[in-house]
Amino acid sequence: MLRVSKLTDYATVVMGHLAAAADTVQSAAELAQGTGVALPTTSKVLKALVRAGLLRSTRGQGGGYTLARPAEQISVAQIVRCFEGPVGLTECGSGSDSGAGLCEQESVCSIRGNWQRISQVVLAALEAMSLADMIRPTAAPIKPYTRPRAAQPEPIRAGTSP
Amino acid sequence: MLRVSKLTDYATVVMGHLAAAADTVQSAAELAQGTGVALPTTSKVLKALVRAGLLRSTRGQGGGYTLARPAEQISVAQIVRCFEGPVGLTECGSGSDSGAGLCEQESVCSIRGNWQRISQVVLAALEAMSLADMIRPTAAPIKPYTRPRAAQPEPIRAGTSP
DNA sequence: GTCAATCAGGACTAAACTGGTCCACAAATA
DNA sequence: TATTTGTGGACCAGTTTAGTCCTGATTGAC
Repeated sequence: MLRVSKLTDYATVVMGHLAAAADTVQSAAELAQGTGVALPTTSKVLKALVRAGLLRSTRGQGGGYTLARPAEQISVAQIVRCFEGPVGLTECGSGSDSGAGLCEQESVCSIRGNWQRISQVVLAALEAMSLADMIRPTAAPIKPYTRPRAAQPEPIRAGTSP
Repeated sequence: MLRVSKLTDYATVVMGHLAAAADTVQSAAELAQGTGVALPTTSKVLKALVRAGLLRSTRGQGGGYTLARPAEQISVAQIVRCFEGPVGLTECGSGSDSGAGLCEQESVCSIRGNWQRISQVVLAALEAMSLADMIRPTAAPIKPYTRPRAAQPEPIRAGTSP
C-alpha cells in the first residue's frame, strides 16, 4: 500500500523518543522499553541509524545512544533512506539505477521521466519534515502540492485491492 | 525502497499505451506485445483496471480494452490505489485503519499525525498527475514542495541500506 | 447454430522480501 | 578483571509479490 517498512517506522519512533529527551544517553534497553518495540528489533534499528550517521553511540557501562545532530537538522528523508535506500517510486525512477537498458520498453517510457517527477515530490516532502517537526503534535495541515495547470476530476473510489 | 509494486508500474505503462491511441480498442494480446509485458501479467493488470472502473472492456471477436474516461480525467493516484489500496506511508497513517489501538504506543505518537501529513503530500502528488501528463515527454521539472518555516540543512548522504 | 476470439475469475506456485531473533565478539568502565 | 553495553552478522519463519495457468462466460462472424 505504498508503505514505508516497519523498521523505518520504528526508527522514527525511536529517534523521536531520543529527540524528546535530547542530550541524554539512552541504552537500547531503555529505548525498547520506552517505545514498546522489542529489544532485538530496537537494537537492529539503532545499529542501522548509527551506521548512517544519524545517531552516536557509546559503549560500556553507562553507554547508549544520542542524536548525532540536533533534531532540527535530521530530516525524515534521511531516516527513510537509511532503511529503504534511495527514494524512488519505480525501479527506473529511483535515480540511482546503475545503467540504461534496465527497462526493456524505454521507448514507451515518457512514463519514466514522469515517475521521476513524482518521486521528487515525495522526496521533497520527506526532506521538508524534520525530526523536530515529527515530535511536535500535528501542526497546521500541510499544504498539498497543487497542480500547475488543468483541473483535477474527483477521484473515483476504486475497488479494494487483492 | 519506497516502491510502488511492479503491477502498478505495468498498469501505468499499459494505460499509457492505451491513452496514446485513444478511441481504439486494443486486446490484451496487442497491449502485451505493444508494451513488452508478458501476456498473462498484462491480462491480470487489465482485469484489475476494469474492476476499478478505469478501463472499459468488450468481449468477443474484435473485443478489447479502452479507457473508461479521457486520459486527462484519470489520475495516477487512481491507478496506484487500484493496486496498492489506500495510500498511506505507515500502518497507522493510511487513514483507513479500522480502529484505534492498532498501534500500542499511541502515547508516543505525535509521530502518527505527522506521518499522515506526509502521506497527504504524497497522495496530492499522485493526484496531481494525470495519465495524459504521464504520456507527455517530461515537462518542466516539478515544483518541489517547500517547507513553510525553518531552513532545511543539507541532507547527509546516508549509507546504503542492507 | 456453431465456432473462434476474447474477457472474467480465481487457484496456484516460486521467489523474494521483511520482521524478528540470536549469538559471538569488541569496547569501555568500575 | 568482570560487567555492561554496543557491533556485526547469520539465520529463520512468515508474508507478500510476481507470474502462470485453467475453466468458464460472452460476443461476433460465418
